[in-house]
Amino acid sequence: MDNINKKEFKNTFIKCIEEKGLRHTKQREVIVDAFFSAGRHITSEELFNIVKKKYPEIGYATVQRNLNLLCKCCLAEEIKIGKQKTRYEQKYGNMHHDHLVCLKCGRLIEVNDDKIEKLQEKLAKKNNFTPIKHKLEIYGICADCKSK
Amino acid sequence: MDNINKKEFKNTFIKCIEEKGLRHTKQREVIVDAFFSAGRHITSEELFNIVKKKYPEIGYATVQRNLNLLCKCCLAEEIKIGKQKTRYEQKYGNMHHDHLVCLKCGRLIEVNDDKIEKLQEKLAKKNNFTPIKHKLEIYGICADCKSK
DNA sequence: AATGATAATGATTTTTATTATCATTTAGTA
DNA sequence: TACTAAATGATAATAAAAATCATTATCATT
Ligand SMILES: [Mn+2]
Ligand SMILES: [Mn+2]
Ligand SMILES: [Zn+2]
Ligand SMILES: [Zn+2]
Repeated sequence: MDNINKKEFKNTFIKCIEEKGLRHTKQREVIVDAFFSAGRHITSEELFNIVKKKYPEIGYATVQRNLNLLCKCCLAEEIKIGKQKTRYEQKYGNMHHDHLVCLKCGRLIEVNDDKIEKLQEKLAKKNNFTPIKHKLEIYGICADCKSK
Repeated sequence: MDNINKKEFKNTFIKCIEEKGLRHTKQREVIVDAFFSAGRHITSEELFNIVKKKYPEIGYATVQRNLNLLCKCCLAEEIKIGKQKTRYEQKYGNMHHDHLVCLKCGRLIEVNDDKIEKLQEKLAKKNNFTPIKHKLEIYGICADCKSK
């Protein structure tokens, strides 16, 4: 079932690059594969190191560029926490969610709250503001770090 | 009445640097003054340009350093939106608030919603997470940009 | 299969924001 | 006044991400 999702993810990517008149390459294949399989919230550097194992000739720039492309295709999303390197989260088939950010261990905990989402809509409307997306991050100490 | 606030702001700063065993300088005086008087959400560069008028010999590094110091004193707070330069918001006497961020003109609209704040606390607690601070940004199109 | 237009790659450089360095000056005190 | 250490200002270093560019690869067309 994970493979079905992966196939869908890759198909969506292929459709997207075709729509843009871009080309299919071995590098893209390997990068998108690795990005889907890797955990959430990966940096370009981490992905580069993974991809290098399958494709040692790959350049960092290619990984970075294709992560940007995945973002344009709405299959990835940038996450910027403080001064850390940008992380990329895979989006396809994943519900929107917000993050609890542990200030001790850096962990990102994914959360969701419908009521908050609704109230945000309301808040925007009250200001005659058309919301497109949002970012909610709660910084603090996670359960694990507290019990240590 | 604005001057009273300014006096309070500056006194808080003076108290803070004395507690830290730091020194009072003409540069600090001018920078803190300008920072308080300037609008919200200023960049270090913008502040530098303002301060230069009163004190042409000032160095950029000094402005940057003192903004960082103001943050340590909890009199300023960094705001990072996308890839923009860090902006600094004055905090003393200002309620916590969140931001609506216009994707067209870049404007930051300050908003507040008690219900959302409460629900965030609840959400954190549900995850056994101790919240310390949070960031909520809603990106979209502001009223002005819509009417143009 | 060969061609040609152009997108993609990989190595490298550039950009840009922020922090660090360091010689010199200055503040605070004894 | 003199001493100690913080602060300053000019500059360099750092680091992440984007841009550049010569070369290679893709793909529609022949
Ligand atoms: Mn996530
Ligand atoms: Mn604000
Ligand atoms: Zn933690
Ligand atoms: Zn606007």
